[in-house]
Amino acid sequence: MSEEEKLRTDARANRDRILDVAREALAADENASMNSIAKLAGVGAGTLYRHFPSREALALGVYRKEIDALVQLSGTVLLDKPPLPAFRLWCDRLIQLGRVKQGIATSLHSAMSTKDFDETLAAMVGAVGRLMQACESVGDIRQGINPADVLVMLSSLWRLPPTHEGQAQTRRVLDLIFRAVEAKSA
Amino acid sequence: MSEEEKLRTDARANRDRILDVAREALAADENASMNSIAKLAGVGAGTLYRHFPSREALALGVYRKEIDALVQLSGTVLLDKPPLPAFRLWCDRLIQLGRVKQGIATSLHSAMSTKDFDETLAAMVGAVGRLMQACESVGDIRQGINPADVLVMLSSLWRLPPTHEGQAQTRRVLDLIFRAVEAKSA
DNA sequence: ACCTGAACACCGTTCAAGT
DNA sequence: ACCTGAACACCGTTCAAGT
Repeated sequence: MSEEEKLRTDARANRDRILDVAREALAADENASMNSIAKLAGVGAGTLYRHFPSREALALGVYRKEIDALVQLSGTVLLDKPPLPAFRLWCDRLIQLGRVKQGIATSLHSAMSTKDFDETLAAMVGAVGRLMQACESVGDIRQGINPADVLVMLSSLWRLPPTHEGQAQTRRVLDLIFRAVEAKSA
Repeated sequence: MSEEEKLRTDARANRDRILDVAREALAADENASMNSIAKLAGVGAGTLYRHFPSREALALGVYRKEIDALVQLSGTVLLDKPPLPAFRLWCDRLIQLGRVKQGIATSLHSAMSTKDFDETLAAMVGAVGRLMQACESVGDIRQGINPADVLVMLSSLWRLPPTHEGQAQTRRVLDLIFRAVEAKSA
């Protein structure tokens, strides 16, 4: 918050507008060019790069709110449902988000493979960890499983096509993943 | 074989040279440009595109031999080892190949998401299926698991970095995957 | 302090002209 | 039948010049 307040009002407006058009542009075409996004936002290319020094930074900026919401959800689902169904529901939402915004997949993956280990990813791992902890406490999943490992397996799912078969496969693989972590065999 | 024989001798020589330099170039830099590969091969850009109409086609051409070898291996490992260790060894090899040649990952994924369902991928799924069948027949893994589903989970692994932690994570996730398919819990 | 937009060095891909 | 390589329409990124 303090960082964002420091921006001059015109800079702030530009930043917001860039984020708005980038959200649309990237949804329509996952690899819309940086130049085209700058043009759509009505700013010079340099301004785009000032705010978001790379394509990945831009994608992260765009989806930060969605990611934050997902992290929040990891707490609230636990109020409504037993841990395991809550975890499963959260995974469905994650996959849904990842599928729609393919950009996240790449960002998560490359963030995961660099050691700066972006705070966004850390929050995500934290969310998975919280859900797993809840499941562990009622004995639904085994102890000592690394949340980041589960996230890696989940990340393979949002590359599947949104076709009928793709969705069916997503469910099957998700079942397999849950079988890997569950305490008892079905 | 019949397809390859039809090529004029100079065309054939060009094709082979392109494949050779592309193998090196892509190993050194996974997104070496098409133009640079053509230049390295000493051919015009048009020639490169005649033989391999897309980057993906080129990657597939380069790694076809490795993939074929891996498919073959799915038969031979079963002669040396019990099914489950054979399967596990084969998975290690697959991950190793995928890690080194990141291009394959993309190819597999996008091939998987189009319905032309490339024969290379089909062969790969067939190899996984053969190994799983052998494991099923001795009761080591459950019946009715889709080999393509297992391949999807495996594909998440070759994006992990080749660092120490990356390799450790690979082992952990692979353990989880095997737990998902195994007949009995450890 | 921030923005613009021309400019640089590329990129994938095509296609007339050659042999 | 196959090849060449200039050309096209882009691309990401930078940086002088502006306000």
